[in-house]
Amino acid sequence: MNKINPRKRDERRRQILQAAGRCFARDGFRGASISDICKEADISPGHLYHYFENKEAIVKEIAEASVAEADMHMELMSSEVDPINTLVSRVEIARAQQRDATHFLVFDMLAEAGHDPSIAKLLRDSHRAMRSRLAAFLKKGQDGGHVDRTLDPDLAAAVLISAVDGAKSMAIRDPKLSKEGTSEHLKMLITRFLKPAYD
Amino acid sequence: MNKINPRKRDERRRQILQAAGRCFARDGFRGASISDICKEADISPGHLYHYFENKEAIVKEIAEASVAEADMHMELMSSEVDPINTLVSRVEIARAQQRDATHFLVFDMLAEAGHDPSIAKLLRDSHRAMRSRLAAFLKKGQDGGHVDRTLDPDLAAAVLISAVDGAKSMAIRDPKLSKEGTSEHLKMLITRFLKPAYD
Amino acid sequence: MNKINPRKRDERRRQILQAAGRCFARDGFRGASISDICKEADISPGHLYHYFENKEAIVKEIAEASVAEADMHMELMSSEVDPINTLVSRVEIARAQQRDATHFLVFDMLAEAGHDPSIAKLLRDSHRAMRSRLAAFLKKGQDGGHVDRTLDPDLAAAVLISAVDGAKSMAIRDPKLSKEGTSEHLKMLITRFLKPAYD
Amino acid sequence: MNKINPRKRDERRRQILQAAGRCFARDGFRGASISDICKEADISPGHLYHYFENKEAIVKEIAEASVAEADMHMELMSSEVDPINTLVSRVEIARAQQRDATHFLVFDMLAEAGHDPSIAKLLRDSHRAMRSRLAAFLKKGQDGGHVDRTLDPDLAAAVLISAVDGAKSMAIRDPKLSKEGTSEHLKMLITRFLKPAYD
DNA sequence: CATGAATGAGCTTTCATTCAT
DNA sequence: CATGAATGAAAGCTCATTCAT
Repeated sequence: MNKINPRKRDERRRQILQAAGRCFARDGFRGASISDICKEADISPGHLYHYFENKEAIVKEIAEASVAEADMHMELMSSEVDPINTLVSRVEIARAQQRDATHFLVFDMLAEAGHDPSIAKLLRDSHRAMRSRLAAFLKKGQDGGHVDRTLDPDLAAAVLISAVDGAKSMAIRDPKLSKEGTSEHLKMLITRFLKPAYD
Repeated sequence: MNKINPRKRDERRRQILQAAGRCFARDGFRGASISDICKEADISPGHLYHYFENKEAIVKEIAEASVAEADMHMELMSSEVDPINTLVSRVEIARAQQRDATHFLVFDMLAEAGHDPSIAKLLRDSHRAMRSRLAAFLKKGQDGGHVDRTLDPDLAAAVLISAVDGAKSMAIRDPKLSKEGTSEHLKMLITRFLKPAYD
Repeated sequence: MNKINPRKRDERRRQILQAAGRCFARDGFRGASISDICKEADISPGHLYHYFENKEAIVKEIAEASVAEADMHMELMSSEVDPINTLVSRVEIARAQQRDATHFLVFDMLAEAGHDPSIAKLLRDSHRAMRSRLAAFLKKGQDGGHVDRTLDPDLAAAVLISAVDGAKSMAIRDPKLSKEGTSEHLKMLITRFLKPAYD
Repeated sequence: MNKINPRKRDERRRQILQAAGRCFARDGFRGASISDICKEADISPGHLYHYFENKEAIVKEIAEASVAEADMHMELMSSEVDPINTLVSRVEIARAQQRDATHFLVFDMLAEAGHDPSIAKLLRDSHRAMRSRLAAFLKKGQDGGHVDRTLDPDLAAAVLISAVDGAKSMAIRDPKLSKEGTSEHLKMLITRFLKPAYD
């Protein structure tokens, strides 16, 4: 009696977020309506608002989950030794995954950040976190002699993250592009950028 | 009777497109309403529909203009000799411009391409055009000994274009990033990627 | 089986009604939601519907309680001798109380009566009851020589009740009005209205 | 060409306001929906929002018109000489009009003022204006010897306005009450309140 | 060529109410 | 007795688009 079951509640929230994720991936943050999400999550609009204050809150949680996942990938790297090979294999993994369209939400987020300060702040904060992790990792690589010492770790990190952003655009700009070929050249891009001048 | 002046008509169209461009840059393709565009262009909605069939047509023309501009930049390069320096200086110019927010429309377009096949096609076609131009340019560089011969021109072009896409994300992800620093590292990224192994 | 305790039931009902009264006083009959009342009464919506059939039933009970209270005040007077002083002191007491905003529910009720026949009937019935009590009281005063004999007791009662209604509007129309000053003039209004012509 | 016709626009606004007035009188400010108003005014919701920013704006204009009308009545009196007879005949006129239900909107407004500061302010400002006009008129009466000099003009004005508010409640509280009888007693109430002590 | 009146579908959100536990 | 999950109709409002002038 009087026992609130937060398990079920959290489970339902997750279901709704996943449904919303699919809708957003399909139609974008603006293009997906609450009504769409309700259908996808098999829930009534009235009930959806028991779980989320408004649409913005749903967008925010999806966006947060998306950047959290990216940050997690970065964190996993920290324990590795060789930055170049680690980074390169990471890129390979990421590109192989590309399973769900959620992957492309990043462009919705970058676009949205241009108009919505709260998304802009989210991206900014997450970028700084990821960048400092990656910069520390590169620094370690410089100390170990694997990474070119003339690079500024913070700026190199920023450029590397931007290259990963850009990599995602390739599959949109031309879906027919060979995934193996682009991955291989992407790895070269990273390797040549980071490796010490006279190896 | 009323001889229509096609000059004036085109002029008015251009004004509307520019106004729409400002609105889209500010609020996104979805966020900007026809009403907003009418106010910005100082025109009535009824009249606007004399010039454009619907909102989608405006979006499409803006997107076309945007990719046409990018393609034009690429074309300008073809006459140059040294691909690396040319590319690098191009990047520098582009980043220095970043004048209007129109610059960031690329993310709106990439996001939209994920949901709207007609935008997707536009990006695909333009990407192939730009890529083949750039590939030809790189090939010329390889023949001249300025560019690494182990690179596949087409794939290297795709990766370079993606890096340029990504570069635009930096200013969004962290507006405080030093523009000089990032440009410098971006140039290194490109230079090291392209230059022959034993220089 | 489960012997229901009607004491507790009534107690809970009373609590809910009090909570509803506070909500209605704050936000009006329409402005206060069932959800608001549930929060104020610390009860779940499902449970609330065990005690009351629907929102209208709650409104009705609150309204009934409100008119019952007014009627009770009137009843108390009947035992007094001098109508004028009794009425005047009653007004003074009432205006001094004005404690809770429940006081102003009368305007919500009058407004609602204009749209909802069941509230209209409630007010009508209560008005007639109060009026006949007050008329009888005035009649007694006329017989005792304290009240002007040319007044029709029923109509005079109606006018007096209306003046009391109106008195409540003063605090809304201008909260800065001196309560003492207005009370004093209100008392003059009543006294002069009722007292015999040549005193 | 390019000639905006503000006549028609104002005419349409007026039509909408009248329709809204009927809806509000029938169902109250909260009870009447935009959709109701649209049906009553034979207009689409989209178009209605060309004329009014939102529902609140419509409510506000209706309320303003209502208090403006009351104030106008007060203004008309100023030119008269004998306050008592003037007031009394005014009351008679007002009660005879009672034609449209708009008359009872005053209770919706008083109720709403309890929850909505903007309506509260409107009533406060209008009350002060009317009160000062009426007070000046009473003062003139005192100077002319027609009005009791022991009354404070401002407070007496407040009490008189409140009595008029209250008078409106009679028709709601009991529609069967004789209009002539109540008017007659109302006039006595006012007359006896105002007339000098030993006339 | 140009206006702005007019539409109606659809959006996000609220809310009285019911149901399963 | 008690909860809170769940519903669905309806609210206020927006917006791309069409129409009469």
